[in-house]
Amino acid sequence: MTGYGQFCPIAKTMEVLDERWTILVIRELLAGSHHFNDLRRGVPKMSPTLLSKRLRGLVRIGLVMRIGDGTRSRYELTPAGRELAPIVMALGNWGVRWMTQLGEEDLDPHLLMWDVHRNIDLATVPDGRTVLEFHFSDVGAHTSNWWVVINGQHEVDLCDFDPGYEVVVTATSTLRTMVLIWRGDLSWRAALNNGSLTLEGSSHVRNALPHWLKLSPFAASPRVLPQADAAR
Amino acid sequence: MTGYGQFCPIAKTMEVLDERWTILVIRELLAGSHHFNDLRRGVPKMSPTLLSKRLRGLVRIGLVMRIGDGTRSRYELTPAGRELAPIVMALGNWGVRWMTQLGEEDLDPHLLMWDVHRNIDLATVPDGRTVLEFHFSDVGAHTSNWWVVINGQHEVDLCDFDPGYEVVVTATSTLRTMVLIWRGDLSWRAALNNGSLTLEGSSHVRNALPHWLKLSPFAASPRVLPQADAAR
DNA sequence: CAGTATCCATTTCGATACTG
DNA sequence: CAGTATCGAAATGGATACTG
Repeated sequence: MTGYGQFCPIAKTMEVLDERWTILVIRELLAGSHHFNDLRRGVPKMSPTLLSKRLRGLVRIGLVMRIGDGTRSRYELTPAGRELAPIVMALGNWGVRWMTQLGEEDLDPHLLMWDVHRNIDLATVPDGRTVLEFHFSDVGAHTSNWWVVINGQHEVDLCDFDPGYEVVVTATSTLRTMVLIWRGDLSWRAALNNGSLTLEGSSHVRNALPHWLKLSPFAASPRVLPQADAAR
Repeated sequence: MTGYGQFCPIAKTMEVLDERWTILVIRELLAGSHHFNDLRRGVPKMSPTLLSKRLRGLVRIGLVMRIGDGTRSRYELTPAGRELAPIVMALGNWGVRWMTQLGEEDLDPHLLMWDVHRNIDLATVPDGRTVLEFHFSDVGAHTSNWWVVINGQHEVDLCDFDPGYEVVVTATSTLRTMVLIWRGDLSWRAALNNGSLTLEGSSHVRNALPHWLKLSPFAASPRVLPQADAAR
């Protein structure tokens, strides 16, 4: 049996939403991913078979529309799907308060950099090309160096190889430290003060960087403890 | 692997909440059930083994406290668990709007009557003993007749056998009709008007009954269509 | 009352490779 | 790019009976 056998609206909702990965796929659609391989980058540990299956299920029950778009296809939330936005946000706000233990296996550098690169505040970055470098001191060679290439006011690319352009600032930290900063568990200031993060670049750029990166949507949401600059 | 391998707060939350039955157990705790067998009545199709396992899991991650209470034990939500209340309500409000298809297997008379009996508005029921009878015209003999015995201002019992007291009102309908009324999908008025519900009793009591039964917490929440008195 | 024990059918999912 | 095919390991959980 797959359902709960209850007429309760909460039960009927969870029949749909408690399937593994489903909420994360909806999160990605809410975040603005519309194509299969974009969605995959937001759920990198989900197999393409399963993503495909979940998308078909969501279409069947009316939360997602699949739109043929030339040779590609495009996925859009329906009104029913879009009405999940406040619930998904509430789940994140709750998680940031109560599910604070991050195992090593949760620290995925690909996901972190994917998130960072799509949340550059283009309005505050200078015109022309700006290249940021991130170095994680504690992970394997092929995931330890990243470059974020910001072109003018509109385009941001992510590279895991040196694109060869001049770098204006290099941030060096453990992967965990940068994850904590991204999540809003640790402030830029505290990380710089205790030495867990170092920035190389002109003082102007070092001061500007925290404005260029917008951090997680939940970074500013209220925590249980007033203002712990939690390290772990 | 049981987690998602993501530091995203939504993912960390769903690692906990997307396990089958978990949200329904939390719903029951929020609804005021605190003992094992009370919880079971709210999730009648869950095996006791699994309920026990889920409760242990919820205790382990800090959403529930188990309190030895003499020979019994008592389950209470922690502050973290209680903060799920608005999310659980939002899931129900969403479900009532978008997950409106009820299969025959969702129409559980035990759950319906359990819900009805614990939502009697004691403030509006007269003093002394008041007995209500429900008859479902389309279900097997052992689940078709129910008596709700209200004693004074404080106690409500549910019987699936005739307790022998004088009945002040008998409601007769299909099981589906009463479920729809309970959910707020169909109004008392519309059900009476179209004959899908009949009430036997004095006109005073027939008029009072809709005030005695409080209906689902989601009965009054906004629907997608302005005011359809949906029948199916 | 408040669970536990056992057992097995079913489902689920991850890994990997492949296709139009 | 956008998926599908296949397969086997693992987990899930439903049914039933039993216990202090």
